[in-house]
Amino acid sequence: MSERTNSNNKLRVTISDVARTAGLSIATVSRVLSGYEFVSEATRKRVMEAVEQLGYVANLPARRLAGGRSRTIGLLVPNLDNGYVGTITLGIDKVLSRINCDLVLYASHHQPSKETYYVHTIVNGITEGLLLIAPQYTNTYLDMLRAHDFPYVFIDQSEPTENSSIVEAENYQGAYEATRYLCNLGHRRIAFIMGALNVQSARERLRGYTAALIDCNIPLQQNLILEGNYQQQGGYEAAKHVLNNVDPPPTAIFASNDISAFGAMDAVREHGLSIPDQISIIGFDDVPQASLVYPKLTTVRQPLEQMGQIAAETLMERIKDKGCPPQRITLATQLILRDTCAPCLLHDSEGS
Amino acid sequence: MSERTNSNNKLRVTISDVARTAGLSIATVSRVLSGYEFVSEATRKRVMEAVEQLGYVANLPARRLAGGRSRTIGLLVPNLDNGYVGTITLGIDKVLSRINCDLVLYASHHQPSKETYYVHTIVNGITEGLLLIAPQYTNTYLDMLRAHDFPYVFIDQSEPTENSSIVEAENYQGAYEATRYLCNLGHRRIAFIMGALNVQSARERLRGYTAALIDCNIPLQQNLILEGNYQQQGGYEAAKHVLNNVDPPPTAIFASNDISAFGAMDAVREHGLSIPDQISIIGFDDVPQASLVYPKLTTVRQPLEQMGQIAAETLMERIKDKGCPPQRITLATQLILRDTCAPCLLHDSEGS
DNA sequence: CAGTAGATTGAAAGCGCTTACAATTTCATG
DNA sequence: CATGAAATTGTAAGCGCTTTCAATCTACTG
Repeated sequence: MSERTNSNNKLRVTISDVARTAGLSIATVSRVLSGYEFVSEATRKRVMEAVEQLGYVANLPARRLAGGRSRTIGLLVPNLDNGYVGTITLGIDKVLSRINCDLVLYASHHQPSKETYYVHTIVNGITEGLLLIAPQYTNTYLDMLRAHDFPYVFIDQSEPTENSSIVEAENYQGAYEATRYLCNLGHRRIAFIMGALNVQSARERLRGYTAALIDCNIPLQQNLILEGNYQQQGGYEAAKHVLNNVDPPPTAIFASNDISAFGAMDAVREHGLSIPDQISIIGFDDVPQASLVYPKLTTVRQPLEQMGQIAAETLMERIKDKGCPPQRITLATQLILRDTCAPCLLHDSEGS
Repeated sequence: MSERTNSNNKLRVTISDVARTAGLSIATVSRVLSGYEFVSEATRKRVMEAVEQLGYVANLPARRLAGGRSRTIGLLVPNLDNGYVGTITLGIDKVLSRINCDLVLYASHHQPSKETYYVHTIVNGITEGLLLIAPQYTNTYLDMLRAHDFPYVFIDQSEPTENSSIVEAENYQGAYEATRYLCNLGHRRIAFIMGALNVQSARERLRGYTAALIDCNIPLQQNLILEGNYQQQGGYEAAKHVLNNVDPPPTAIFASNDISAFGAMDAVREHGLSIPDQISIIGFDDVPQASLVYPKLTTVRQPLEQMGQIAAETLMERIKDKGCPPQRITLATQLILRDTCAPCLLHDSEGS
């Protein structure tokens, strides 16, 4: 009973409507719209006019199904509530919107099963490629990704096989410099709040910390190396613990990321110590809040927005040329001096 | 020359692979997978086993194209870099992941053309519905949305025709209470930093402020009502301006949102005034940073996460039953007392 | 002017899925 | 045991697009 819907269904303008209006075949219209070269200028113009007139917008699922480009990429993030992901996303979004692509967001909320499941659905979705921010369980899907030849780029995570494209910052170097900075201020008892150690960056930062200490001839003190998880609560608990249980207490705390540092600042204040006079604090990342808290947080800047940008660009390249060899891009970090660090007043020659 | 790809193309497991493995028709498999009722238990089991065994994941574009559900909704946000959107998104994400839906993110970055363009593409995309956070140019696409019968829900924005589903907070009431709170602390010269006035919430908050002042018998002072834009910079400039140019200066500042309040705090500190002893500050929203800044910001809490949650649920209802009448859901705000407000020390009987 | 390479366009076959519609099976009833 | 309704499954027609292949057209060349 139902007629061919095209004729009287006003709700959806399809490519064949455009074709009819322009007096051309849908094949030609498709070619114009997907930027095929061998179309005459006159034809192109006719098509564009029809598109304009009808307000045609391509149907993405159809396009994607037919093997065309969906101009959509996926972004897998661990969470959304802190500025870290937001700032990276800003960079991604900038390039995507410049080249007219969409973003599908997947938040794993740190659940392994979700991360794995998402990646599987992503490969079967509209998405042409995938950006992963600090993924934690890559081994559960890396093979599949590669088997499908599905383009992806890691942000702030690497994996042992070194066979993926990665955008990251100089975690080791940044941590090293931060630690040395504290040493140069005279600090000898510098606590370190670790990040989530299943993340590469966290391990690198720990390495940087220990290396700097060694280079400064400061013996490593295990009870100053504290567990953390890159979360505010973890930073809070770590700082609280070290303040209550280690004697003499540290004169400085280096937190693996800003979010932990904020937690540490809370704990320090709760403990009645003033920042930076009685204890120095330094973070890592330079999320937007870092310059918003009071006192403003001294930290190691990762060029987050830039990382997002470069990752997006790298992914687009990989989408265009799946063969191009994976590359690791490491961006420089930068020590940002603000108000949470001060020279150490205690002049003690340190014992273990 | 090319064979039916199914047989030897390992890259993609399709529904027909599942059908073959299960020894059923693809129609039956489809029915099982899309939750159709009239399938025997045995069949369902056979299908699920095949799915499991093959690691099948439905191809979203195909499903969507064929008229099925894509289980994907769109989210249009003005920006990403502050906790406001992030927190709402958290709520959205919670319900979406519970019911197994995906999120496509569109950031307009406050550009009218982008907002309009996105909504148009969204309607032709994989998305089944759309959530809009504080949209600003609804008139450019509202008719189209309705003509397509495309489900959508506004978050924190209303529109004149009252014909859309909206989730919002009690902006008027919240602003009223915040202002009264300051009055009760003895403040008489309360500056107000406005939000972006093309957003409904900003107008409501202004209304609340003036109403409270009137109810407290405090004459409105135009030079204490300052332009703002919901951004930190705007708050900073507004506060700086009022501090430099209005005499006597205000003893309290009510910023239309927390982000502006942070800017105001900066300006105040730069001006050499201490918070809250010399000047009180109050914000609106209670974004995560509010309890992170120092001193912790007294503010009016919008239940952001809950708003996201409810909006997502409302949208899902509308997707299921497009006929259901639009509803406006207004959630209560709550005054959160923290550390940026104090009694007014000056005892002056106010003139204009 | 026939012949040909190259440019441009059209016809038609899917992409993987949903869903009328039709066919088959099941099973309680008469 | 025939019968019909209900339950279950299969067949096949698209959804709107890209792309291969073939057809047509154009402009030269000899």
